Amino acid sequence: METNFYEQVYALVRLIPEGRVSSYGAIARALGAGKASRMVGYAMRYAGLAQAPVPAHRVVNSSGLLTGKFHFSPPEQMAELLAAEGVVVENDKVRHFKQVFWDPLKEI
DNA sequence: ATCATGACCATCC
DNA sequence: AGGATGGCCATGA
Repeated sequence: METNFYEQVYALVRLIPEGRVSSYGAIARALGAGKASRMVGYAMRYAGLAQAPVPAHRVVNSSGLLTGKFHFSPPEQMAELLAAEGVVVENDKVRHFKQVFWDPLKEI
């Protein structure tokens, strides 16, 4: 079962529109735990176990790097999914990161 | 309560 | 550019 913290993370991640991405740190801050960015990634690991679908591929690190791509199967799926949504990924990182970046604090 | 873990972040070298 | 270090915090054993 998911804890409240994870629920918040999942809920926020699901709010990320297509063609947009967000960062662990931004999500953490949006939840009020700005320094718990690691927990966001931790939660993402459980995302696959979540009942509702979680677009974890839309979550990257502060540099737009696909840090968690190795958790997908296969790893390249992350970039593929992003590319399918119009997000340009090059060398495991998001191009025009600032443009496609979706800030929960700003949107919510 | 303590220890170890981690899909991070910032900084230093 | 790339590796190492410390910090921060939730989760589970």
